[in-house]
Amino acid sequence: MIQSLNEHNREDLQEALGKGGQKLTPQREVVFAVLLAQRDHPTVDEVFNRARESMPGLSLATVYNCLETFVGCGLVRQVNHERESTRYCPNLAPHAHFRDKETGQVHDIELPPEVMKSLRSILPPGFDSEVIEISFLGRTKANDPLHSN
Amino acid sequence: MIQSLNEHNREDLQEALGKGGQKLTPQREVVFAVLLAQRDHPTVDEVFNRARESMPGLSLATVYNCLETFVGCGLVRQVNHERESTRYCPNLAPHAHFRDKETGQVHDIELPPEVMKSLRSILPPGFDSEVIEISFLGRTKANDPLHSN
DNA sequence: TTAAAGAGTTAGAATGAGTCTAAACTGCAA
DNA sequence: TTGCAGTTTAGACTCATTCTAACTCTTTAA
Ligand SMILES: [Mn+2]
Ligand SMILES: [Mn+2]
Ligand SMILES: [Zn+2]
Ligand SMILES: [Zn+2]
Repeated sequence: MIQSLNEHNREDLQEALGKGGQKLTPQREVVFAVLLAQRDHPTVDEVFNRARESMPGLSLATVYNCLETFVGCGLVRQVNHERESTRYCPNLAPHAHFRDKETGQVHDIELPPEVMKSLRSILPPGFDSEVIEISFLGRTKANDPLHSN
Repeated sequence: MIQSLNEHNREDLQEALGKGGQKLTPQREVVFAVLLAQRDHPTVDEVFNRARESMPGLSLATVYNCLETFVGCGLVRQVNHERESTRYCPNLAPHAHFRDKETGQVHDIELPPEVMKSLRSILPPGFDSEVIEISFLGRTKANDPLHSN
């Protein structure tokens, strides 16, 4: 599937890059389009292989560079499970990750503000947290269409 | 500091190893003693260097092997933060990890059952989770003696 | 119109945590 | 004794990620 961004997403990307002092480039557009097109938490290699379909000369190093830039600009989150390859997620809403033990698929789990609050409340005085990472490991029985994309 | 286990801990270790079909060895005793002596979530290299003080011939490969065995027997948990070296934790109570951005230190955060429950409740139907990992990233102001060991 | 500067891209080398391999060692049992 | 199964060991290997240095592209300055 050839990737390209609609005007809206391209503007969003350009604005976020600009705020971080970075430029919009064709490579960054393609890589970002790949992330938006299939939100299955791809690894760098998966992003690379998908992006190459629309931009054959693209290099793996550039994919690493682009993804790092996006993370720096707050456009994308890194997702780590144990020591596996880092995966990338363009969902900016607060959410946890569920990793299916059998398929390896990663699903987004919405995080209601009340749960965030109860989590923050377990920190003893003096502990100030900016980032909370929550990851589940288990099995999915049904194929919930909302969470299986 | 030379590491050794008291009779009670040695029995616990032997029993857990036995249930997993594994034997108690001098190397496993030393490595386990290192984990119990200083519960600061050491990396493999840190465990290796501490353990070598009481057992100079010990090899790094054996430390990897011992720790893997302990994890398999449920005696120890692996703790990962982003792509840093894996750390090891002998605290078997349900707890989260707080990583100090500045010092790199990792602290245990108690996880009340009610919070565990609220976390499990955010899973959509069909999602069955065995393991939940929670990690905070931030700063510690005070040196809470309960959490700074 | 050219030249210099700066940002981004690229291929390939380097890094390093973790894993694998094969030989040596240990404790126990036939 | 001897054999065997599990364990330990040094060192080779893997592979995701980072680094390096050359190259390209765009913008700015002369
Ligand atoms: Mn928008
Ligand atoms: Mn006990
Ligand atoms: Zn996600
Ligand atoms: Zn811990």
